[in-house]
Amino acid sequence: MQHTFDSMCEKLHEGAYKITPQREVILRAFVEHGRGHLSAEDVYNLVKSRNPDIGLATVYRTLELLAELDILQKMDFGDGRSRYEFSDKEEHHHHHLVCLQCHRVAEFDDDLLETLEAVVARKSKFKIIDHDLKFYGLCRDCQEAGQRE
Amino acid sequence: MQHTFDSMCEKLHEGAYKITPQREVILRAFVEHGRGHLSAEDVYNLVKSRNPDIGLATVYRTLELLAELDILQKMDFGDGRSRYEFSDKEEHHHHHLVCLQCHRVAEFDDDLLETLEAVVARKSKFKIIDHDLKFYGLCRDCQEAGQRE
DNA sequence: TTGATTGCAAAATATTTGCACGTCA
DNA sequence: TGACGTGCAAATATTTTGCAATCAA
Repeated sequence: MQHTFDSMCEKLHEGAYKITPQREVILRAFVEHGRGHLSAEDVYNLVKSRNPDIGLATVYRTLELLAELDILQKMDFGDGRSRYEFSDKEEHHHHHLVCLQCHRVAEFDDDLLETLEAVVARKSKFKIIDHDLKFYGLCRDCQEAGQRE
Repeated sequence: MQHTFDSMCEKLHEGAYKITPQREVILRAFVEHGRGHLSAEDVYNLVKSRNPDIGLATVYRTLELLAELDILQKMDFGDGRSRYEFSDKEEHHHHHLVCLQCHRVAEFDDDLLETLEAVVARKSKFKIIDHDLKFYGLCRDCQEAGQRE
């Protein structure tokens, strides 16, 4: 399922939530930044150009709402702030490659983890609902930069 | 490599760090709580009985130091506070099963991820240094509690 | 002795909340 | 119109930092 602006507005309607200019402009920020892993502050700065009076609290509240509606997914890269990207619930999962040097986040698609999840579920008696896999290391640019020194 | 109290003190010595009563008592808290995933506050509370005058800032500074020395590993379960456990650097990795209901954290040992890591490294050109895998779901107790309702 | 370490209080950071006002449906 | 949503400021929560006093080596 793709996240179009219209489909997201529909989800808001279904939940009996109002469509306000603030919510619109935040949704647009994600549409336009496709695969960005945006923090609340990032979103706030992006939307201020279109809506200078928006409050940071509104951004937080909207992000929380969108995460509840499964439009966005809240994630944590260990840098002390939450980040959001379009939720992948119905598609297959992708994972994150976090560069320890430049802190950029790349993505990686994978299916192998499904197998592992089944093994873990069987051995642990856990009912697994979601998983989160992150690789930390050096991206290609930072590896090359390191070699040049 | 096991984390004994003495081996940890040695690591402090090697780094020219002093062995203070505060550091000792924090190390002991981890030795005695083996596989606990302790937050700074947890450690602070554990340690206050033996050393009532210890400051929370000292706990934070000590945890940071021990993580730098690879005695502890800092981790994040998405509940807004960092947690620490003995570092596993030289052994094989274990992963975490986080219960979404009771928030308890169980562990799971695995080797399958080594394969996946190699695949990711090859495809992404990332030099992978570490990984972090968490499963979220319902532990056995919470599943049973859910069925009873 | 002396530089590292500590406790305290204040600051910094990220996020949440109370409330009066504004607005979407 | 009226409940929902917003902006602001204040409150929380976690972690960090400045500094004078203290302590381990």
